[in-house]
Amino acid sequence: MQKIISLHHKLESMFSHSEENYLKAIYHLGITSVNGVSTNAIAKKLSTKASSVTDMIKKLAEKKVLIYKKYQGVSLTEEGKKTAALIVRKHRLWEVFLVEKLNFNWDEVHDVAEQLEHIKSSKLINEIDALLGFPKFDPHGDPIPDTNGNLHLIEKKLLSTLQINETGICIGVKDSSASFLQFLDKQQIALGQEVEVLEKEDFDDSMTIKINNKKMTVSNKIANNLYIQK
Amino acid sequence: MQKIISLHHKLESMFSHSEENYLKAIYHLGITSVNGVSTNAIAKKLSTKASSVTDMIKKLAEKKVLIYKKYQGVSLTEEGKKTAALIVRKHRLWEVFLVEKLNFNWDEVHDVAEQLEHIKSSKLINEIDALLGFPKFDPHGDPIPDTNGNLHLIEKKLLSTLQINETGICIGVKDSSASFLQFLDKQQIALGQEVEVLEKEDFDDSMTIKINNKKMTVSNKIANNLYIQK
DNA sequence: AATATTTTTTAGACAAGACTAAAAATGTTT
DNA sequence: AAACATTTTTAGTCTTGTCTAAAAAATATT
Ligand SMILES: [Mn+2]
Ligand SMILES: [Mn+2]
Ligand SMILES: [Mn+2]
Ligand SMILES: [Mn+2]
Repeated sequence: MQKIISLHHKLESMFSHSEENYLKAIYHLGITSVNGVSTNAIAKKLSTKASSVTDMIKKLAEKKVLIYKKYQGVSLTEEGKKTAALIVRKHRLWEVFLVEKLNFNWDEVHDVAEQLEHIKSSKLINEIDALLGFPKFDPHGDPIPDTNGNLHLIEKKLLSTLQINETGICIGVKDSSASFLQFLDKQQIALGQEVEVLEKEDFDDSMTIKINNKKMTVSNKIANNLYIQK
Repeated sequence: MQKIISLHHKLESMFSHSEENYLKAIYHLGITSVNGVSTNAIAKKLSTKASSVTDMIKKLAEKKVLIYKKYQGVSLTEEGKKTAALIVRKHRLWEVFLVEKLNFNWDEVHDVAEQLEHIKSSKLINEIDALLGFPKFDPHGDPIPDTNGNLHLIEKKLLSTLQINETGICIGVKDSSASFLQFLDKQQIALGQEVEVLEKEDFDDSMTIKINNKKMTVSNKIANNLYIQK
């Protein structure tokens, strides 16, 4: 009986709200870097202090979700990666739900999803998934991990890396801050639209593109935050 | 600027998860009792200790959501009542959502709703409300407070109080534990069905009723947990 | 009215998660 | 290699929410 109870509790993830936020942050930071994730990087991402991070990663290391050697940064174990991916799955599915079913704009969903991602119920998230027709991408073009935490990355490059005359489809944003998304709305740029590079300016790295059948010039900062599929 | 920020924070309720649970418990307990709600009653409802309750109600009294005099129990202020009612509103709307949109059975919704009721976003809950067509009752027949926290109580009595030959509609459950709800499912008793009292047994207060066009005998414990509208 | 019982509050402790300040380790220049 | 700068860890403190044990107040019983 003892065994069964502890097993049951293991199924629905036994991590606190705060622990989940750390796992998710380390997961996101770990995708890009090949080495361990540094204490400072985690602190910055979570807007907390490095000393708080040290405390927490010690605790998470004891729980076997990450590997920690003093002064060496951390990396998630397989269990840690899966746990984090399932939180990301929930975050992104909730974002789709908010946009598709509840009339949220794509710049309004993140903060609410930050809360909803911590709700513990596998039936809940799987039913949301089904209600939405098992979407593969969230409103910002980010891929949604499956029930096992696996996620198939798609080939994509930043608009800023395209050459003159290259074309592609706008499939995601790198920066999904409300201000950037609102800027895109104002310019009537949306995911799914075709893009063609017409000119590139060496001086400030701005580009002239054709998108949504309109010609426009975008700064390097913009081009650096739009993902294009070739 | 300072003013605006603090005003904004006031809009989306500045209570912790734990404070919200206390407010809701006191709200539920306060509906029945005309006097203040006792420390022990709160402790029992929240499965915590009386000393913890004393600590928390002092804090909530300072926040002006309840009135507390030592040894006299507590009662919610108007602000406290509204705050609590809006949490109850969220709980019940989420329950409807889970049943109507996500294929949850009425015995599966409570624990998930206990989590979802703490999500802070007025747009979220109002959109859920709209998606559901502004329901007035949750899956257990409990009324859903409106956006101002007002709730119109409906005339209802327990099945156990009906006399022989009286009829009515089954509109709610008093005990909404999973085991009771599962029992009702097994007996094919559901809300909305017509009930007629055929016999009452003095010895054990059991009743024979006609419900869903079937004759059946129910114990007093059952009859004491089913609400009937005349 | 005195005594016993129950309820409530106080006092002191603890765990989680955060912070500051200072020490230690690592990395970078000279 | 030594000095300087940065990163990370440690030590100690704080807040929130909980607990146990003991004291105080309110109720109930004799
Ligand atoms: Mn997001
Ligand atoms: Mn997203
Ligand atoms: Mn419920
Ligand atoms: Mn209910």
